[in-house]
Amino acid sequence: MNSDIRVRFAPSPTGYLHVGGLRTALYNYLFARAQGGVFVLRIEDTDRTRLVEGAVENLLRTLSWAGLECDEGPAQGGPFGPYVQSERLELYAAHIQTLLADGKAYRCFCTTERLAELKKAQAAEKRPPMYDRRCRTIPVEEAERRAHEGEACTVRMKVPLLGEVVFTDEIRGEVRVSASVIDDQVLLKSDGYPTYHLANVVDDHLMRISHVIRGEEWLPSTPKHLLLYDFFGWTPPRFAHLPLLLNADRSKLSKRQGDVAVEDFRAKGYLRDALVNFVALLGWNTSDNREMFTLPELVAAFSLARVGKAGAVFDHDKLDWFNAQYLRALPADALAALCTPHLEAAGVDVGDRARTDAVLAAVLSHLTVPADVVEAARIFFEAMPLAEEGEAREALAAPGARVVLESFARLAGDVSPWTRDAVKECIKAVQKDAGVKGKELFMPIRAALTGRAHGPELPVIAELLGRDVCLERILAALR
RNA sequence: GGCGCGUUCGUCUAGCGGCCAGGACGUGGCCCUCUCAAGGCCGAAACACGGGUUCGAUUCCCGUACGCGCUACCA
Repeated sequence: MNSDIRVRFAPSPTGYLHVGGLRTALYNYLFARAQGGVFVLRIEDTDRTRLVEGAVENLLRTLSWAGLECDEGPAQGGPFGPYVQSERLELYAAHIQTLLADGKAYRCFCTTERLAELKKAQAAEKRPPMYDRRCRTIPVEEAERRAHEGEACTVRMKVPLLGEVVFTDEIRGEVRVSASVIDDQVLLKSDGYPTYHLANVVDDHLMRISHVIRGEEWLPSTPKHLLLYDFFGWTPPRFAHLPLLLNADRSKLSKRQGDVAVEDFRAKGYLRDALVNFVALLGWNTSDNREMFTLPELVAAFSLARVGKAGAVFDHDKLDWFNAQYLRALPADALAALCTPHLEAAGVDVGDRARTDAVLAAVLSHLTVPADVVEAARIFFEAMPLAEEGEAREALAAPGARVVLESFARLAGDVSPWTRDAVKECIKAVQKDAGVKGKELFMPIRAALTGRAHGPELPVIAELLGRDVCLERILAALR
């Protein structure tokens, strides 16, 4: 165990886990495990206007479902807790005092209204929207007096007017930003809560985070964070900014363009191994064409060096393919555990476990998610209306259909036991008897038995249905 | 508008100066086959553009274009 390596996943509790968040969490987890380091979960709930009831619990549950167990976090605690930012307010306040005392930050009394006007004016003049630093020159004594008298204020960082911030991103290499374009960012809001910028720096330092692995949307604010580390006299962690996950139109992956919540995929029946495997490959690969990985295999193979730079479109088709692959690799009992609830919900009696397993095996290649089993397996549990599919109706209306069915009904009586092989033989006998083969032979029987023109192999269907049901449906079709 | 990041098949990607530019999803065809699905085989499909550097650029450098992100008392 290399406890010097410490990473964190720091989501804000919005109510659900975004798949982009899942990937960020996954890479952090993989990096930590691969390095023998520590994976920390920290809740960033400093925006009290966006509190969502039960969000943290849901986040914990979803992360755990995905198999991403953390070493330190709100559930299990740890040596650097608490791990929820709203419980760390005194810490931020103390650090703000330090900054204020050192002249690295200043109180700002500008109202939201003035700020809005300023922004509007700047936009009208096509000037970059930055705080004009009006309060930066207020004498400290005056500022303190006004604050103590109860005047609402925020605290802003005093960004150097000159110079440049340069750092090396683990994924992108050297990034340089001129200090002149860095805003005097608010660090402490007027409600006493810190902004992300302050809280994340203070916490990452206090929690001894060695590598900050986060989404690329944070790249532009990293210089501010670096400045803060400098203000505090701290050694900053290393940064790795992950490429974004994209919608099909290449904009940042968002709701309104399909599911983005891990919970949604879970609810739809996507297997966690399939989702994790798929998401892991969005921005990372092993250069050897391999793409099937279990979580432990990902840990063994992962390295930050092989994370790409460009955004990756979330391709639902490929996710479906992964899920189908994982579904087919499942042992029979696991498959049954996943599928039978859907069958039961659809009113199917799954009491005969052996038969249910056989049905599942017969339709497995038609499934993308477990819920598909209901539609795929209906023919085994209920008589389908013969007119449902035009193709099936045509097969029954074909010239030789009647002869085939009558022959089948007659010969089926001699079949014993009623197994798929025996049925196969029986169909051969019908072929001879009725004098038709191929499509003309199979389709009428298939249509009569299932009401459909498509499905698993006919002998398999017949075996699963049992002789009585088969005869029943054949007779019904003849009427 | 400013700043930053990015750019190989439709999509995910391999490639780290010399390759017929490889794989996967999707897609087209064929095979298997009573049908569909699965599976197997085959195919179409990409280096954004322009300059350099070099004997030689997908690869290195610089521009341009395009895309995306950020630009809140949200994270």
